Amino acid sequence: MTFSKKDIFKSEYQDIASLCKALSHPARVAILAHLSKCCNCISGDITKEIPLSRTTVSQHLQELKKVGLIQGEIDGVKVNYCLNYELLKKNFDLIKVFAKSVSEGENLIKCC
Amino acid sequence: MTFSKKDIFKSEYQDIASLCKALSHPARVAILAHLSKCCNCISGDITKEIPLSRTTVSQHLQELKKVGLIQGEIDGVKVNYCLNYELLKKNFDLIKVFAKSVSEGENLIKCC
DNA sequence: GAATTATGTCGCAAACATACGACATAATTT
DNA sequence: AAATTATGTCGTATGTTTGCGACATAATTC
Repeated sequence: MTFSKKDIFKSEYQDIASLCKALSHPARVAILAHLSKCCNCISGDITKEIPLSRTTVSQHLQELKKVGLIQGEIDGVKVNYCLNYELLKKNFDLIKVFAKSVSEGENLIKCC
Repeated sequence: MTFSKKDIFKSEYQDIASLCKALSHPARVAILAHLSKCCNCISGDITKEIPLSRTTVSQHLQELKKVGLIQGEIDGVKVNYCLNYELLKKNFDLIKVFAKSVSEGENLIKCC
């Protein structure tokens, strides 16, 4: 039972799943929304915005950073976080295409 | 430490997070993709398509059913699963709007 | 009505996520 | 150089997800 069978699926599906996992917690959605209003937010400001402990917010930030949706630039003691627009666009496009093909029943010719 | 602080966030963010959680496993993405090609798939056919045990596939199906993205219609011993197009569209639109506002920096006026 | 078929639920184990306090580090101010 | 400030990492507790075999149920076929 060598766990986590996620890698046996198409890489396209893995990519969609990865992005969605990053967005699967409201705190992370809130962080992205906040960064879309206020670029170059320092970590401390984000923490004030999100009603969770500093530690937990920091963890969520690392999670978003890990998948590349945000970037952190060190500025003295502070860290400026900002959105990675390129990656965000690329990923959201991936979902958009998937969403379109699934929700509009484009492929139904095959069996119905 | 009364766990899971998800409910303290805006319901909009919770909705996005819920949908994304449903899509956060490649098996579930694969199931939706399959159902978009083949409506009225019986459970057994889906199981054949997904390289996981019948039990696990069944669980993923229940997960998708729980958030309403798919529906199961009993037909004798068999169960026909199909996409819930209305809900899919509604949910994907939610993400599309969020994605647009985040990835296009529409709101940046506030601080930059 | 016994055997078969299709499906779902239960119970378990391993893994992963969430949440936070305590500690570590490194820049800045005093 | 001591105190303060900003941030990240570690350890830990608890909760959730993933994966599966075993069992339960209910329709169909023999």
